[in-house]
Amino acid sequence: MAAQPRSNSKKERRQESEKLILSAAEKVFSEAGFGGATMQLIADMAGLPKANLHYYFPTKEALYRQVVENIFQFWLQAADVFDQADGPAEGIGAYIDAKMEISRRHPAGSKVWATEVMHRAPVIQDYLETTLMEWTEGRAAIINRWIAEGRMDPVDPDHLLYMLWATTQHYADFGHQIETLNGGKPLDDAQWEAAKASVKRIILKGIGVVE
Amino acid sequence: MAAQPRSNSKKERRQESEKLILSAAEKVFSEAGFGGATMQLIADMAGLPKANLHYYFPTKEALYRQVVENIFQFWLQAADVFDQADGPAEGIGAYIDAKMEISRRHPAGSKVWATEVMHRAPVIQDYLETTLMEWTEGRAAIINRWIAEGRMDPVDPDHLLYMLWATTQHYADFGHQIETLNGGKPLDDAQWEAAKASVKRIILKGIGVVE
DNA sequence: ACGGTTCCTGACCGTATGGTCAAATTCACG
DNA sequence: CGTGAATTTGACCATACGGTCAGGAACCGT
Repeated sequence: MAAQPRSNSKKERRQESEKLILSAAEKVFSEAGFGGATMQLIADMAGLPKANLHYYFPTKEALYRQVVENIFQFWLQAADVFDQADGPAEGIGAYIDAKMEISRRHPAGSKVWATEVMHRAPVIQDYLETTLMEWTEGRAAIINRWIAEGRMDPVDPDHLLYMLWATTQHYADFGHQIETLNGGKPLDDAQWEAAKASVKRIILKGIGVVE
Repeated sequence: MAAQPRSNSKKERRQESEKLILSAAEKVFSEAGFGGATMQLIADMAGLPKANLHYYFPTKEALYRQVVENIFQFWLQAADVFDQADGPAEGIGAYIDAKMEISRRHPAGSKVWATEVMHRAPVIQDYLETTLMEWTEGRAAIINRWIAEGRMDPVDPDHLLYMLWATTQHYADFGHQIETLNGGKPLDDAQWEAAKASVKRIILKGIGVVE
C-alpha cells in the first residue's frame, strides 16, 4: 500500500494536469477570445505557474487547438440522439433538448467554437471540411428520408439544421444578453424548460410534425 | 473652380476619414476580435499611418466603442418594419427579411456585435440594459397583442424574439461555416432567397400565422 | 500674404506578452 | 538507496503593441 504512488499513477496525474489547464483555458478563451486571452491569465485560473503550461502545451496555439478540438468532439457525440430516433418528432425534438442542455452546461465551449468559426476557422478549418461536412450530409439524408416518407413538410434540410444550431447555441453564445433582458438573472430551471418547450414547439410545428 | 477646396469642406473630409477608419476597424475587429486586432492592422487596411488613427480616435477602446455603437444604431433602425406592420405575418415576415438582408450586407458588423455580447458586453452593457431592454419590451407587447387578438399562437414573445435573432444572425456570424458546407462558395442569390423562404416558412407556420 | 488652426506623420517609449532555460524537485524502479 | 527520467518553476529575453509627441504640411478666414 505504501508503494502505491499517492493515489494516481504518473499518467493519471498528467491527464489531470492537462484537464485542469484545458478547463481554465476554455473559460479564459471564451471570455476574452484568442487574442485577448493571456497565458498568465490561464495559468492564474488553473493555479499553476505560467511556465508549467508551456511544459504541457508548447504554444498558446497548441493549447487553443486542443480546446477547440475537444469541444468539437463533445458536440458530435451529443448528436447521436438524432440517428437513433425513428421519426422527426422524436429525433429533432431530442436533438433540440440535447443541444439546449449543452448550451446550458457548457456555454464556454460554445462561445469558443462560435468565435473560432466567426474568425474564419483558422485552426479547425479541416474539421469543417471533413467531419462536419460528412455529419451534415448524413443528417440531411435522414431528414430527406423523413420527408420522402411524408412524415414532415418538405423543407430544405440544410436550412433546418442551421436553424437548429442557431437557435440552440444562441442560448449559450448570447446568454449574457438573455440574462440582461431577464433582469440580470440567469434563466432558472423553469425558464430553461420554457425555452426548450418554445423552441421545440415552434420548430416542430413549423416543419409539420406536430398539431 | 481652383478656389474650391478640392471638393470637400473641412468637416466633410473629417467625416470621410472617420468613416474610412471605422469601416476598416469594423472589418479587422470582426476578423480578429478586439484583442487580436491591432491598430497597425486597421491603419494598413485604411491606408493611413497608425498615428493618424490616434488623431481621430484617442484609444483603441474609443474606436471599438464607436464601431459597436454604430452597429447597434443600424440594428435598431432596421427593425422599424416590425412596428409599421398590422399583423404578425407581415410584421415578423418583414423583420426576418430585413435581418437576413443585414446579415448578407453587413456580416462584419454582426460578428463584432456577437463577439461583444459573448464577452459579456464590456463596452455596451449600458445599451443592453436601457435601449435594447425597452425595444424588446415594446416588441413583446406587440406580439402579445397579436396573440390576444387571436392572430397567432400563444408563444412566449421573448423566446420568439431570441429565435428570430439567432436564426437570422446565424447567416452572418456563422457565414464561414455555411460557406464551407456549401462547397466553399458563398450563398448565391437564389440560395439566399431559399434561406429567407425557409426561415420564414418554418417560423411563421410554427407560430400559427400561415397554413 | 499672413497668422492661426487643423491635420498629418515618422520616430520614439514603456509595458505586457509569448516563449525559453537551467536549476531544483519529485518520481519510478531496480 | 541510487539513478535517470519526468516535472516544476523563477528568472529572463525578444518582440510587438498601444500610445505619445514634436515638427511640419495643408487649410481657412481676413
